[in-house]
Order: sequence, then structure tokens, then C-alpha cells
Amino acid sequence: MSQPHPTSPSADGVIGPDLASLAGLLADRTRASMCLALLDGRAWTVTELARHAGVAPSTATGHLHQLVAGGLLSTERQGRHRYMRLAGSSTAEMIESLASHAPLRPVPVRSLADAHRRRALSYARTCYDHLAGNVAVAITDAMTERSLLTWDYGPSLSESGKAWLRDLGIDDHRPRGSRRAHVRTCLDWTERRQHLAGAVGAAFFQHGLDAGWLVRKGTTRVITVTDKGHAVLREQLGIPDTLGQEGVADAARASSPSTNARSPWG
Amino acid sequence: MSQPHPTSPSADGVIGPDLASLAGLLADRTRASMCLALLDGRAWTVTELARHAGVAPSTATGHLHQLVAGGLLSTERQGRHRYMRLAGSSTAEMIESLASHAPLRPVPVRSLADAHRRRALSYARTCYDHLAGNVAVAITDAMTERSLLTWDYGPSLSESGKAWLRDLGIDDHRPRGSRRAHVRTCLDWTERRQHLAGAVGAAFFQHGLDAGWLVRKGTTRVITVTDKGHAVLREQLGIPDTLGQEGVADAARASSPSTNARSPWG
DNA sequence: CCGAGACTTCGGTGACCGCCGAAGCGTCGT
DNA sequence: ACGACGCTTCGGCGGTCACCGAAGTCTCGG
Repeated sequence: MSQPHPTSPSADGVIGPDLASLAGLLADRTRASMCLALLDGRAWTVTELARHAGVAPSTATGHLHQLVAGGLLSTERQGRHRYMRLAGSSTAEMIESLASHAPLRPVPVRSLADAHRRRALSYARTCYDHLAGNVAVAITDAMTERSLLTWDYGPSLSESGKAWLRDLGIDDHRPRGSRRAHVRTCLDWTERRQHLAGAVGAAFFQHGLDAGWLVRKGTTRVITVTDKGHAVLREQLGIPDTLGQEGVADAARASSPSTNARSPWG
Repeated sequence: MSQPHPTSPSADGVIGPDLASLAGLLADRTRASMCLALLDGRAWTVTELARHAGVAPSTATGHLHQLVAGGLLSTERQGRHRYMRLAGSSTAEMIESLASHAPLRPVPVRSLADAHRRRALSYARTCYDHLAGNVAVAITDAMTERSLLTWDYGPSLSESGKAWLRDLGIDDHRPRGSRRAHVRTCLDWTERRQHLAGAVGAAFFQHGLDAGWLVRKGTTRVITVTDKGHAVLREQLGIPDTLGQEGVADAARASSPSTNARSPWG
């Protein structure tokens, strides 16, 4: 009755979770654009996000404060920059879940650089804390074909899958006592295909970086697969080196790190 | 530039998924309340939803049309009624995912009938297509203790778990070729505990109804466990009959099916 | 110490959107 | 056939909120 939300006077005390206020945070084009950008798992500055979303820095500040207050983002000051990142993996998963149900808007290609960047992104990129893109889908498919991953009772690792990861040196142990999903799939909006996510997906990705199979391309979310990485994918999973390989290096070179930071995907 | 959304003039063509428009559907108290109500998996009429949300029927009509247009709800005419239901299980899962991240609002108890109804709901109820409440949590815990359900690599059935379900006569086979998660957990906002969901959860619930372990209480989402059901839970999982049992029948009787349909949970 | 740059706060403006009641249309039950 | 009821459309009202630019604070680099 004395709630700060006078929307419906007679509907007081109706509810448990305040779904509307959470959804409201994502219901704005600008804020949604920022959250989707942050889905790459990196930390962005206020100005970067403002330019990405196409609004003035003052406007961006307001939006970001709302997102922090709502618990979706965490923030960290560093010198004269303020870095923003998603609050955690469960936040990222929630946004992904929403994004995969959202209608697609046409993505106009405006330049050759755009096309190249998109190709690179489409091949391999970060998706919060795991790998996405053609390569990620191919890995997931190959693991399924080899019965390392089974879908009969939801996505889960088979015994041979667990052993396979151990042999690769990937630590997939869950924190004891936690019940967070460790094998999860992520439905990507560009591929519309499932790929490996969750803690195992994150561990796989991290190990790929550590072992020199994968390399981050500058400050973008583009990932390149090294020769060593290609060898592993070929030998372990039968994935051909030629998968979407052409043009990747060009595209990554063509887009300098921060000029026109507006990326083709949210 | 000629987009119907003039919000940010220079931010045209930025994006893939239209997250904002989808979130916008849930960003309104009234629409959110309706969606949460529909999470019980049943079909509601326009007037029921209007009363539940505390708005005029004309207002409800507008909101429901938006939700249908956005693909969240499906609709079906039957005589002079129009029945609304969630579009599908994936829609329900998305809303759940959002709801479990939303802040909780206090739920005032206004009458004795409220208290009774809440107790009944807290014990056992439907949650879209599966069972929720104390009983569902107890089942999930017991399955875990007996190693029928493992969490090491995300929630999944163990071999003995698969066999156990088969012995009970529960058909848990996924539709061949589909990759939908069949073992999933649902974080309930009243319990804040995980319980079994996904296709296996739905199959378990359906079998419970078919086998006479469970009975729907009138047109509400309250579920009562029959004597037969209690016997199964006790013998198979060691769950005591006394779990939150008292007062359930009273509460269910006290609240006639459609008088004052406003329920304590959204 | 001083400018540049990153970020923030603060009015003021304009658009969007949810609310209702009244009136109209279809269906059901008597 | 006629009232009751469920649902819908329409017009008008009011509140909320995203936007910007200008001005202020803080940090870094020379």
C-alpha cells in the first residue's frame, strides 16, 4: 500500500519476485546494448559503453548506475577509468537465456571492415567465460559424435568424456558442495546452435588459452586458433583446419582496437 | 535511421537480438504478474488474469495482446472465453531464470485463508509442467542422497537413477534428435532451493498424476499427495509422511476455486 | 602546476505508455 | 429471444523516464 510503485493501486502485496523491476533494467535499448556488449566477459569503461550504445557519456553514467544498483553489473575504479563488468556467470546466463528468446533484428553491413570483423567473430569469439562461434559449435558436435558428451538426460559428460578432459589436463572439478550447473549449453544468437558452456566450458576455454591453443586478438572478443590449437582440434576431434579459416587474420588486423568501437553485435 | 525506435538516433543497426523489446514485455508490473501466474502451467482466462493483476479487463486485454504478439503466450478461444497460456516450456524456463535473479518483495499475509493457502502451496504445487514445493525439494534431495541424481558435472541422472525411473514406469526418453535439456533444475523463489525440472521432472510429475500418487486440487495449482503417493515416497525415497502435511486439506477446502482469485504468489 | 581527458551531477524537454471508463460485439443460459 | 457475461476498441489523462548539454570533480601526464 505504501510501496514506491503506485502503478496499480489495488494490486498491492501480490507477489514474490519483483520480475518487473529486473526486466525493466533490460527493457531499454541502451542498457540492453550495454549488457550484450559486456557478455563478452571483459571489462569496459563508461566511455566505451557510451560510444558503443550511441549515447552521451552523461546518459551512459545514469544507465550504468542503474545496472549496478540492480546487481547486474559490478564496477571497479582504476585511475580515471571506471571499469564495468557483468556481476557474475549467473547474470551472464540469465541474459543469454533472454537473448536467445529475443527476436533478431537485421544487422546491416556497412563496410568491408564490418564484414571482416563479423567473419572473425563468427568463427571464434568469447561468450562471457567460454568459447563461442563456429569452432565452439564444431567442438560440441564432435564431442557428441564421439560420445564424450551425451544428451539423453540433458547435456552431460559421459565417463569417457570426463576421462578425455582429464587426459587433456583440464580440471573440471566443481567446488564441493556447490550445485551450480557445470555442464550447460549456450544457444548462440548468431549460430542458433548449441555450444558447450557452464563451468566445463569455461575450464576448456581457459585451458585453451593457457596451453596456447587459443589467443585473444587485442582488446576485441575475437579469438584466433593457433597452429597448435588446430593440431589439437584435428587430432582429438577430427575438426578440419579449414573451418572458416580464411579472412580471419585480415579482419582482426583491419579493425584497430578502439576506433569506431561500435561492433556489429550488441 | 528510419527505425521505429527513435530512442538513440545514432545507434541504428547496432545489434543482433532485440533484447530490449523482449525485456520490455516483462518490465511492467501487470504483465509480469500475469506471466508469473501463468507459470503454473495452466490456462487462464482474460478476466482471471485481470483480477489477479488488479487491473480492469480492458487493460488486461491490451497487455495480453502484447504478450501474444511477442511470442510469450499462446491463446485459444473457447466459447466466450479466451484462454491464455505460456507459449512453451522454453518460455517458462526463461521466465523462471529471470525470476530467480529478481529481488524478492515481502508478501503480506492478510487473512487466515491466505495463510492456509500459502501453506498448501508451500507443500506441493505445480511449477509449469513439474512439481514444486517442499515435496519437490525433498524428492530432489533424496534422489541426490541415493546417488540417483549427481551434480558433479551439472545435474544429471546416474545409471542407477535411469534404472530407478524405468522401474517406476516413468518414460524419460527424449525425443530423438532434440537437444533440449531433459534434466534441469528449477530454483524456486519460495524455497530458494533447487528441485527437479526439465523433461524428466515433467515426466515424473505426469506419472505421479497418472499413477494416482498426486491429485490436482480443484482449479488451483495446489497438489495433494495421496496415501499411495506417500507410500511410494516413503518406500522409495525415505521421505516421511509428516512433511508439512498438517493443514493442507483445510487450506485447500477454505479457498473456493475462483472467489478472490488473487493468490499470494504472483 | 596546468591542461586534457574520464567521469559525474544537474536541470529541462519531450516521448512513451499504462491506466481507466464508456461503448460495442460476440457467446451462453434461461 | 433476451439479459448476463466475457472480451474488445477507443479516447483522454497522467506519470515515468531517457535524452542532452553545461558545468563540476578527480586523475593522469607533461
